[in-house]
Amino acid sequence: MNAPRPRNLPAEERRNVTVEAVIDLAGTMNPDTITTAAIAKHMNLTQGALFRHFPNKEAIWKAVMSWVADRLMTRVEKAAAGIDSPLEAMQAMFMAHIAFVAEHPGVPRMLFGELQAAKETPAKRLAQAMLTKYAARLNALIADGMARGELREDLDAGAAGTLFIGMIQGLVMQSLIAGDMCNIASDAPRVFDLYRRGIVAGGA
Amino acid sequence: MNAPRPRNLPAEERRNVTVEAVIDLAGTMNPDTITTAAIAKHMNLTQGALFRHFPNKEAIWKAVMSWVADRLMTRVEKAAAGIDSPLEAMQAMFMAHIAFVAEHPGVPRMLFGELQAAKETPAKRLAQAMLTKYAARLNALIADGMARGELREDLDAGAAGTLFIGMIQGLVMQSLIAGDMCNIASDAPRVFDLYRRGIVAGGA
DNA sequence: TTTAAAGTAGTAATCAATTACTATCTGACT
DNA sequence: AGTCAGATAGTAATTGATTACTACTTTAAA
Repeated sequence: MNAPRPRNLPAEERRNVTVEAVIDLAGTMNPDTITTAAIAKHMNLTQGALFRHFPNKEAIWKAVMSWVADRLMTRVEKAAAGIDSPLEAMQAMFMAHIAFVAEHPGVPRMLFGELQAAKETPAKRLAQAMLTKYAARLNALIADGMARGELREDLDAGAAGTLFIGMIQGLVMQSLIAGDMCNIASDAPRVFDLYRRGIVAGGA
Repeated sequence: MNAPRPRNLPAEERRNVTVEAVIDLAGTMNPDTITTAAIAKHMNLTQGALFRHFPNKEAIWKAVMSWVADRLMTRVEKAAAGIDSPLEAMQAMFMAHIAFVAEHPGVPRMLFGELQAAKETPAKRLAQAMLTKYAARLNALIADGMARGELREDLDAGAAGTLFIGMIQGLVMQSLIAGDMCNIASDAPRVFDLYRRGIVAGGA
């Protein structure tokens, strides 16, 4: 039934497994407190063996953030692709983001943690770059929506972007208080409805 | 000119100074990476001396979270007190919260950090208790606003509460990306305007 | 049999916490 | 007023545990 799971993995696959282990662990603890020993234990490896595949811990975090930026942006952009209406595209983007977070609860924690790190690490730069790209994508949609008259012409694009990110953070916060990610998927559309009312054109 | 500043402080004042030092440090680094050595250094004290006033590090965090819960709730409730309109009260609450965060950038980081801690610490319980109280206060205002017809009668109160917290988190996130807290106060009212549109009764 | 991948067993640095000791403040008694 | 005894608050050095990281040896798969 189970795969045979060889003890020795090829280097690249071992690196992938390491990244997944970190993301997994970040779902149950503060990312900054994850030790190399904990990572190794979680993937049934000795601690020292990790350093055969990564030069140092910083490189592990760099790989993790790279994975996050890649996967999250791909998912989000794929969800919005092909949707004509900017507003519908924003909703699809939002729901895809929430689904990703529900699958990987550690991701928003890692992003928040990296952003507030004191030192300028490669991982922090990756996180900043991703969020900058994300914000640009969002602003383009908002500008398009305003141009088309779908969104209010007097809409504050900057505030709309901040609140979009805030929706996600608010839902994450809520799930942290609740202690699980169960409700996040069902709460998300209800929060977006509120958001939509704040940005769409036309009263009523 | 300067106060003489006695080297030896009375125990209670020393504990207060310690709490302030931690909140200060949390503004420039990940709260979970703050060491007792860093705390002591920041307040011109030797590391061991801290343990003359606190039994252990956990007790320091408990004192810090207690300070946060006290001050934040007091500020927020005082701001909303005496305002008849629930919607106006919510705005006052929000602006007071943002002002507090601008003064103490470490506070939202500590709250977020405590909530995602793996272990059930006294500090984590204090954070959860504060947010529960906060949510209750918010829900009461929302219910009142709906009853008075100030807010939409079909408003989703839960979603409105989540988005309220999300506004704050979104602004904090934005300030983390920007690298400073400078813009948070001026961005806040613009975000609240968006929020208001999502919850008020009547179209147009 | 070859070799990439893992285990074993360390290192120095840093962590929270404790120790033995010293400095400083305070109030009671001459 | 002066002073000195007890209490309080501090320093400096050190603890064992834990951290990221490394040197050397063993194993397993092709």
